[in-house]
Amino acid sequence: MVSTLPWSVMNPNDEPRAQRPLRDVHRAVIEWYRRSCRDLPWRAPERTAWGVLVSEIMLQQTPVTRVLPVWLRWQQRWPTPGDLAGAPPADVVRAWDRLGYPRRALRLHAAAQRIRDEHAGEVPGNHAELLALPGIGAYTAAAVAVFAFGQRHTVVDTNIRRVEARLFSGRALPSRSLTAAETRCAESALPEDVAESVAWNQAVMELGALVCTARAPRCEECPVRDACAWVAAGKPPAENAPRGQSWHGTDRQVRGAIMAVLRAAEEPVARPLLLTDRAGSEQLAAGHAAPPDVVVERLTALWRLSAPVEQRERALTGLVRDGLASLEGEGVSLPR
DNA sequence: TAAACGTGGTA
DNA sequence: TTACCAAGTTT
Repeated sequence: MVSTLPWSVMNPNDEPRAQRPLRDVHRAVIEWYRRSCRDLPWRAPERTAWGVLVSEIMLQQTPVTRVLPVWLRWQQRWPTPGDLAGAPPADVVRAWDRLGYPRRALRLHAAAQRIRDEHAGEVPGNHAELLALPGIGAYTAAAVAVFAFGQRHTVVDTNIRRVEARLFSGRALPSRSLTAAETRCAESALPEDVAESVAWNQAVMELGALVCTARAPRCEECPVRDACAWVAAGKPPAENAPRGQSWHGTDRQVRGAIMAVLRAAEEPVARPLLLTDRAGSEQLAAGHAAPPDVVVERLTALWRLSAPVEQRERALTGLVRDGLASLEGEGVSLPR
């Protein structure tokens, strides 16, 4: 299995072999991290495993800057899994605010209840037990086991995938989905020493977030630019064009607009208001109490989408199915 | 395997 | 202004 070819042109099934020994790459990236890492509260010495878990769920597909204020409020309000487990789902979804993917809030709530009921209120440190919790997949289970419990696991997130695609494989971007070869490559790049493996996971992720970025990587600042296969190959462009995330006119957009209305409303919102346009709502308004201004503002945003009635029906049905909305007679609210 | 799932900043 | 992108998971 030993090849004499430089790893940059090796079969991806083979182990990575930098022009610089792997140990030097480890050292350079970890040193860079100690120098350049961001000061984030879920990395502070006083952090709890619960705080790490909450941060990892919030950070799924969501930028750090948007998570920060919500995480701080969350820790203040629900400092332990038991605290969150006892909260009404409606409060949880409201506190999630506009982080996006609100089903994550519901899954985190469900995870907190499982931790309370099945793990004596303590976040499990076992990878398999973490993986069994709702909303926790391969990445998050590994991340919590590593960052909260200091264990040796291979963490593979979008940042690490991109860094390793460039550094080890010479490609501008990783493929759309995680491949087995990629996982093997990441495993073989992980330092054997436990403490060093933790530092490596954290450091490579941070390198991808701050330097080895998707759009315009700052290679001048990279601690391993001399070992980078992509740089050595002349930074060839990405082979696979990114698949755009559709948004305008989608059910997702309508779901988001409906959720915004429900989050803003303390009282159940009349179902017809969610299913009609502005003209229709003005007819309905006669003889009814006017909704608060915040709700009107969100309703206006919903109406502006001009989504067909059947699409609103579909979106609302989906929200109810997912447990994000409850029907109360003619009213709709966040789940009790 | 692929589609669905929110939201808002940035180029 | 449009389109990409962000510490993924579930079905």
